[in-house]
Amino acid sequence: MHQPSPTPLERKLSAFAVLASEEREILTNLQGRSRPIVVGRDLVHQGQEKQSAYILTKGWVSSYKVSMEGDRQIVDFQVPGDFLGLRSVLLKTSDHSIEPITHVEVAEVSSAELLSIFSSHPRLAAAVLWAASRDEAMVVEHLIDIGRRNAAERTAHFLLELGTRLSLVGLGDRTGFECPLTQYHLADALGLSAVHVNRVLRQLREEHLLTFRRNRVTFDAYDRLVAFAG
Amino acid sequence: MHQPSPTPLERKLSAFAVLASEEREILTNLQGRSRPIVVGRDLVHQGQEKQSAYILTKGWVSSYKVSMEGDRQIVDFQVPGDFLGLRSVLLKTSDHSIEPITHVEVAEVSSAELLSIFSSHPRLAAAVLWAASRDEAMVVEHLIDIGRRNAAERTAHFLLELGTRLSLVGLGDRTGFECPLTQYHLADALGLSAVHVNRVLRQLREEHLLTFRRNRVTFDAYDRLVAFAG
DNA sequence: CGAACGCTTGATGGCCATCAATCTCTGTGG
DNA sequence: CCACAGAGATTGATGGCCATCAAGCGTTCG
Repeated sequence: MHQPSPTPLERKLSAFAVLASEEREILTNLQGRSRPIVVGRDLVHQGQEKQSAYILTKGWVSSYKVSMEGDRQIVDFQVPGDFLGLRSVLLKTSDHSIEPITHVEVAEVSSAELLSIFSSHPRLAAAVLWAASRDEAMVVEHLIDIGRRNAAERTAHFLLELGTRLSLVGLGDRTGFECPLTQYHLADALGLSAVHVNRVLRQLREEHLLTFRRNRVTFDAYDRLVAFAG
Repeated sequence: MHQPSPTPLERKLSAFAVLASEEREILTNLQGRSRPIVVGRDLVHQGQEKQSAYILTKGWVSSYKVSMEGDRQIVDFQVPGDFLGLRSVLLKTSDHSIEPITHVEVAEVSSAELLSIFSSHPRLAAAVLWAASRDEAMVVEHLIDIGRRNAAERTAHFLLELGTRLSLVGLGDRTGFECPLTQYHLADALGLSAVHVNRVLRQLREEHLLTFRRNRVTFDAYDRLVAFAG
């Protein structure tokens, strides 16, 4: 029995259902064809219809929309183990752009392939859809962040949620996580200016709640931080 | 051939796919058992798991979450033809509360029933899921409203989207729609204070863009309004 | 070494929250 | 029929949060 270390996707789905070894094997095969992506080129453009979904195996990307005035709202970040364009494939609608943040590797899954697996392995389908639904629920949390929290709470809450997500795939814990985002990314996600994000991060750092620095988010006091963010 | 006037749900799904008469009949039967709901009582509470979904046949409800500090963020409004708790049924997660805004009538659809119809009539399933996905996409638009538009644009854009949705089910057009919302509802949806919503509505009225008054939203100049909202 | 990018900090001002008061409208009961 | 209560709408005054403009610093990379 060789038991290679689980991929992020396998770790994530394991949180929803115990997977049979055959199911794990299917997942491993899907991700075997992982290939690098040219940084800076959009995978999926606004409104475009795609025949494939992608499993993100390495790196981070952002999903965003651009308004007329040119400013950008980041709807969500995707991290290893997340699907890209799953809804586009299943429902033939794609409504936002995707841009790599780091060097990225993805495994392409054709629409036909995905549907075939879904019908032959319904338990796997349920786990995938459950995970996808959980990610969509995070968009709702994000909405509440922006609508009803001030800048500091919003920032703290957002980074905590991100940490929770990364923990699910083994890329973070209660002490923090590696984070390739710039303060500009955070600003575009939180609906703030980059200048103000900087001030808020300083405040959080001076209150020993969290430290956002050079590719790393450190939770200086996890419990107090949770209390602060709500 | 009797051809009763189509229900909101039938009108909405017809926008996505041509339905066979057998499929229309299934929809009609589902909604036949419509019953009134006691106003003021929540249908689904935060975190609760339900075994049923509901089709909203009459009236409006809101989906919202309440923060620690007690203020409320309305995530979305549901109007006739919309499903309530569809995701809860399919995925066993329910993440927000639902509250009636007007007198409401719903048809209950059990989880088993829904799944049975989905497997026997895949085209119908596709139409339902497509419509549901479209509604989820509106949450993303809503996120951008709150994150990147000022109060006036935000309000205008939101009411325009609502008008578009209602037109789909025959309850509105380019001149406007009947609207039971109070300014407090709008404030909770837009992440603004009720006082400021009032000022913004006055501004929009004085610029002859739209009029929000006593149960009716009137688009005074649809094209200019679209240009204004983006 | 220069340019680009990201981070940091100060000064100014505007958008919108908050507090407060008044007004209208509706429904209710004496 | 009128008094009253309550919800919703409206308007003014004040202030705070955060955007914007501007300048300077550190690091990376061609």
